Amino acid sequence: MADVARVADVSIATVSRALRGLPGVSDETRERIRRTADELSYVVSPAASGLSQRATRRVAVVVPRLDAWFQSTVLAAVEGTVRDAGVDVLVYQVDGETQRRRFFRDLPSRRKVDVVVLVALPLLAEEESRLDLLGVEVIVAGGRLRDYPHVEVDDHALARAATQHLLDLGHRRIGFVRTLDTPGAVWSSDVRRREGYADALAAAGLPPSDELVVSEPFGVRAGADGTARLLALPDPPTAVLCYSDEIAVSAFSELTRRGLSVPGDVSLVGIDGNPLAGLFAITSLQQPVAELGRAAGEMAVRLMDGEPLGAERVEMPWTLVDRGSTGPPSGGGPAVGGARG
Amino acid sequence: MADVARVADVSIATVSRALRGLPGVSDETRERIRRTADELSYVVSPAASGLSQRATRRVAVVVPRLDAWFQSTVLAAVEGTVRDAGVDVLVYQVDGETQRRRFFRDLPSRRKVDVVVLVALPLLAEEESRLDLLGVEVIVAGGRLRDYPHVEVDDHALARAATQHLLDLGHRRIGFVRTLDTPGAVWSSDVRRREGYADALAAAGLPPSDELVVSEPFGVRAGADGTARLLALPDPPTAVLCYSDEIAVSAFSELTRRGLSVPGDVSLVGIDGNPLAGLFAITSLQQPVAELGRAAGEMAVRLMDGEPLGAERVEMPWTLVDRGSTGPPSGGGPAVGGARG
DNA sequence: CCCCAACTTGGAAACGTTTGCGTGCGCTGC
DNA sequence: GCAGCGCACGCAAACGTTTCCAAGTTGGGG
Repeated sequence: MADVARVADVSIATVSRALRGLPGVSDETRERIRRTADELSYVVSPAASGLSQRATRRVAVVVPRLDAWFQSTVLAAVEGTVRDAGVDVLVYQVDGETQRRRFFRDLPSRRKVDVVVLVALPLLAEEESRLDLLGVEVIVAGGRLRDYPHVEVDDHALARAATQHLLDLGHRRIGFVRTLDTPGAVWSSDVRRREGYADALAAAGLPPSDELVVSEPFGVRAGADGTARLLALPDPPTAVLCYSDEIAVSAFSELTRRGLSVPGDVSLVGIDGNPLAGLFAITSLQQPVAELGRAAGEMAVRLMDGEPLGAERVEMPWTLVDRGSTGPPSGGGPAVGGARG
Repeated sequence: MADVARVADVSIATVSRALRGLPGVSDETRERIRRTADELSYVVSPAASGLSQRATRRVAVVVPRLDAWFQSTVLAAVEGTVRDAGVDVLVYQVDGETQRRRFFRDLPSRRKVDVVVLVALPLLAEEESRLDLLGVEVIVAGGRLRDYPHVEVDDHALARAATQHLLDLGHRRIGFVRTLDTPGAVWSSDVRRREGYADALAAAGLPPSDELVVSEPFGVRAGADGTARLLALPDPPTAVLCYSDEIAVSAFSELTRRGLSVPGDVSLVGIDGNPLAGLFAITSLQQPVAELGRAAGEMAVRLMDGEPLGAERVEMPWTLVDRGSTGPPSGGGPAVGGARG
């Protein structure tokens, strides 16, 4: 910057003002400075600038896994959105005991970012409270957490609608497949989807049944293995609701591998809006994931611009996309006449 | 830091030395400083530190899309690796004309990172040369580019082996499905896999056939649409080689949707090592993607530690994993007797 | 007992910005 | 023609580290 000042024959202060579009610089001078900066291909040092302004123009996106569709899609959307505002994105992958312990011990994002965006991150109770020590703003995407501003869908209503859809078709034994993280760690979407599922069953007068809810370690086989466990039950379900579309696709592969027809033998429903589910014609409860990420990114930018968000809650719409992976239960009666709620 | 110095009753300089483990501080003093820093939950300001040391302890990972398995897997591995060295990861998604134009105009990572890792990023010729202006070290993952140090598999040999596998089974019409990016933009893996495919065919005495190589826009439907185009040919292929496992899975969905059997009617081979291919029993040429990302991360750390890498080239091994999605051509003869090379 | 080496510590100048404050200038309005 | 005002610009003090250099202390060897 000193170079630019010298060449343009002005003071450093003027260069700073000119390049940042602040008032107090004549158009002529500003233009000249712009040109010289360009010729010298000068860019401000974010370190020095940040030191002065005590702001980083950076956000952290914290996810348990990057190789999960929901998280990478949200990350992509956040990145694209904040990039427009000249904000950079730092990623933190916090998976498993070791990494999460380290993350919450060191709080590595302290002093490095202005805003932290938490995406689908299951948390222990004590970890939740440590978030306050981060010393930065927190935004939650795809869930809710304490009083932090968030953007999500109504996971409870969504899961309930999915379950109801199956109930309406006449299903009475409906399985639920989810993945599990560190024992004890909790993420709101997971809890609320399970509750929505359970509430729909209860409203239909069906007793809760633990054996119908299976949890598998995260991975591409989660849906397949979970489905296998459900099918091994003495009285296996006639329909399966999956926590995510990825799980549903995996479940689908297991069903067809066994020669079972979907929805002839087993009905299948996924959640998320993952286009992969479309490939295999799996009925899915869709949430606008990219828009959700974009909204989170916009909130982050507003926060960095000094706008207080308070406990802003954004709720996105969801829709049931029927692709034909659901039908009446195989051995059961016709679709009509199912006990409705 | 001034606070810590005051409380611990030492100078700022000593605090700096103590916390960074530099020699010249007595054990007793160091321990006292460590404790006070801890009590005050003090962390150094990366901005100030970076300003002084003219290093950022950050790497940028540049990818065309975050929601592609290969890229997110590499990103995850890089992140995990450099995190251990206290290095942060900045992501840049550079997809489409607009974003890439902006990226190469502003070179937003200048002064923000010490190392840039390019992952599967198709580049125009003039963009390649602009990379020098970044002013930071460049590492290439999953491909090669100019003289930059890189880590990759031998894409040519891999694709050739895949094609040879199909030739050995007796196939003579073998399609290739890939995705395309900005016209004119080139990524080495794409080029080299196509060459490996073409060379295997040529070595088997088969004439090149443009119609057998189809390009689709990136997306979950790429494989399905590409396969549909291949099947619509007057003389459709009996086997399809896909640039990635994601494409192969998509192709698989299209084949089964049409009631075609794999490998009964059409043989299918993917590339990458995406576990999703395993779900659908798709034969795949696997590369150790996570290890590849880890290696790239380690190279980045070494670079930041001042170790010159030169034009270091790391080549990872690949393997053919036969999951049964390949077999002799439907109307064709037995598997044996195929012209070998 | 003195000198010197080794070690611990502190002072202060960078690093490259931003920004409050002050100065000089030309212009307007009377 | 003059007081006063606004504008364009420069000076210099932060911001929070790192690091070179010097100073002080301690202990050991001659």
